[in-house]
Amino acid sequence: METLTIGELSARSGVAPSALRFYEREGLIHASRTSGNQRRYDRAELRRVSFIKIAQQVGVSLDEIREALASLPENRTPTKADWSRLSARWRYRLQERITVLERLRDELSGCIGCGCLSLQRCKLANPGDRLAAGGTGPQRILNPVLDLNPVLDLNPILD
Amino acid sequence: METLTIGELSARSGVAPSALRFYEREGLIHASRTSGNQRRYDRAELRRVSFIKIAQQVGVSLDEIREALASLPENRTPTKADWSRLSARWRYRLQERITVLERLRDELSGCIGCGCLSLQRCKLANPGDRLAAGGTGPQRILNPVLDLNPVLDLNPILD
DNA sequence: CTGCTACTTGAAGTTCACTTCAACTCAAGG
DNA sequence: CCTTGAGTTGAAGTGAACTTCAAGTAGCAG
Repeated sequence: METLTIGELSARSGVAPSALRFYEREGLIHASRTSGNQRRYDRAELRRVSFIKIAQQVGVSLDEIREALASLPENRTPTKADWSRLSARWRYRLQERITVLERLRDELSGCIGCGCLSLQRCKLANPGDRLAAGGTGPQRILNPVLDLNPVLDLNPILD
Repeated sequence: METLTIGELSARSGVAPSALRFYEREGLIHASRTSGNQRRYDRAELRRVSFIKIAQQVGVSLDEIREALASLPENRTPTKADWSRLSARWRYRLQERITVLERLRDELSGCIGCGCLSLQRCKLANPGDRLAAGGTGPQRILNPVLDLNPVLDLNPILD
């Protein structure tokens, strides 16, 4: 069992065969073919699929994942060092995402007592109405993460 | 300015008018109408929109958000206590999500050194091949969060 | 060789969360 | 009153990430 069929790769990775074919069309993974045109996956592909799944957990689009995978060497099977490099980058992204959610959690916690959902206002006992005061524009406390999440404006004028 | 036009609500919430109309069709927010059939939003709707945005940041589907909002009283404007209750629930969900991501981060960190992406194996120096040994089935270290994320199997057989 | 399961393809369908469009009406300042 | 920007509708379109389908072929156990 040097190589895996699509069914085997699917079973091991937990990714549906249809999704694996889709990933191949999208250039995320690769397969060789038997004389009868069936796909055979090198065991190294399993690692690529793992990587894709981890990235998706973090909330990264397939486009971005493809880009990341493109930084792997094409002429040879990626080494552990190669994966190590990518993983490290991933960890950083993951930490960013966690930090944003923690901030949101903490702000929300501070607001639970009053239920206002106007986080800035509640937390800072913000005097006056900054938006109505014009000038600085909407206060956005969260920055986009991984270009995925729409910026969240947590300072609407309430009450 | 007792009520807001759709443009005003859009500006204050950062949500496009088309999205606000969509949310109304979907039963997430409500609006009254002028004699000329234009929407007028009660200021309380701003809080609903804030809630929707926060929930989306956490990664919750509109279906689930609608369900959460449905637990608000329909016959009266929600009080701060009502929002406080929902926020608390949200904070819990958020914490769950954070915990999952932290676990993923930590496992990934432990794996960066070797680049194997086979987290279970790497971390536990798992003797033998549990999947090939049959029996226990794939090891899934992450549970689904909010029914959103496909379960991530981080124990494919690598090497 | 038979039979069976797994595999192949391209095209079309699905879900989510919206956006865009066309054709029209409203509201408010000058 | 007139103009102009903001608002109205239903229907159709978008993009991401797949899944489903139909009709056919491969691979392998017996």
